[in-house]
Amino acid sequence: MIAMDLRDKKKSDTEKAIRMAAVDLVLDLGLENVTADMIARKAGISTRSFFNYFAFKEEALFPSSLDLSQDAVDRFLAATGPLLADLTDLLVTVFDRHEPDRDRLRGIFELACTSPKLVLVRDQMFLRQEKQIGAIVARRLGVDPEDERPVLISAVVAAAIRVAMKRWARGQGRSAQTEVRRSLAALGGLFETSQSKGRA
Amino acid sequence: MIAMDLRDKKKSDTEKAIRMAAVDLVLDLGLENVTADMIARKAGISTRSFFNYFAFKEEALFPSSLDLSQDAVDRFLAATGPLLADLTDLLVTVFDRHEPDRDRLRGIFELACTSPKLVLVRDQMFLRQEKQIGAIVARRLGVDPEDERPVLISAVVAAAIRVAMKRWARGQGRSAQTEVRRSLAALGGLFETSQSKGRA
DNA sequence: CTGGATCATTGCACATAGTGCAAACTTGCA
DNA sequence: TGCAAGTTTGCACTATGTGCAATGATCCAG
Repeated sequence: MIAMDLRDKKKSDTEKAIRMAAVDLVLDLGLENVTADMIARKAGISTRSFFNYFAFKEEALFPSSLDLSQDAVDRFLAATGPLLADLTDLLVTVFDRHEPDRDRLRGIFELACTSPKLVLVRDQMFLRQEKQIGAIVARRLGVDPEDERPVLISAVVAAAIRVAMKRWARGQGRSAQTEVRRSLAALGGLFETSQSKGRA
Repeated sequence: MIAMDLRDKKKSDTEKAIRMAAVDLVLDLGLENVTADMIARKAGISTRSFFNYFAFKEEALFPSSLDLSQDAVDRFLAATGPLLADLTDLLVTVFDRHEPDRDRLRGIFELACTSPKLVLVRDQMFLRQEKQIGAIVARRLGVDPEDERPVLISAVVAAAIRVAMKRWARGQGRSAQTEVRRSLAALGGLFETSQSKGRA
């Protein structure tokens, strides 16, 4: 980990406390019936402080980002296989780290499928992730992060992950990792004609 | 057009008036300095009515959806070319319809690149569009709209459009249509290895 | 054209969201 | 120990957004 003041530790502790409180309350009572005030109380801080941590209450419900482990990133950057395959290996590691709160995470994603507001905030998280992925892909390709290719690749991959998570949330018990692998694998030949099967 | 009561007409008129007012004010004063109240006044309705039309003020800034013309949809469904190419032809027509407010649209998209809240609402619009596209692709493929392939295709295509619009908004004067064509064209061989050029 | 059904608009009251500011408190560091 | 830097909190305030009930406009059948 990076340098950790007592200050920094406290801060990250309360942040986690707020997230916990928020998720618990919302899963229990539904988004409409939970106020920023209640979350703050449950987390043991003032309402005002809540808004020092999060700009709006829904933000507390989703992980700040589904972080990639430095380890996995290094492996990806050094790998020489097909891009999509290596990328897949990188991305599934994300969910290994979140295994502890798997059920809570799933619960929130499930909720997010039903509430328009939550959809927005969920996608905000995917956007952050997209940016991360874009930066890493650019490094691997040895190009600028603003270039078209890494930007498009990360956008497409993030879209696929979003689809996978949606299936997972409403799903039939396949693991998040499996769903992500499925979606990403499908990206390869997505536009091949499998429609009119009788063609060359 | 569909059946148009005087009632319906009035409704759609005020909706347009609200949108106009909202965009004008925001482009002029910046999002922070515009209240729902001001928009309502400028549109000639009460604040309360504003919220009958839009759940939150930012929603008034973006077109309800970038609608596809029935005409273009029919052509797409009947077409037999490569899927991606036909889809591209379908999608660029969207921007022809919005040619009149091109500058206003561009202005809002540009703003959306800088404000986190607007990013969310913009993406909400893309989500609606994604759903539309998914439904149409499913029809062309003759499969269920919930199937993996149409869902993934529409997600990926919508992501590409989003990227294209971003480039357009900050861009060097290329038209929206051109940007969309570029991005969609790139989707084909996105994951081909162009990284180590010396390979088979 | 009249009367009632239907839907839109509005004002009012109210709960919550979210921000700016300044005072109190905690931690870091010399 | 004491000052610098950062954090938390209360307070006041504006804006967002919703429920409700009254009013007014549009539609349609007789």
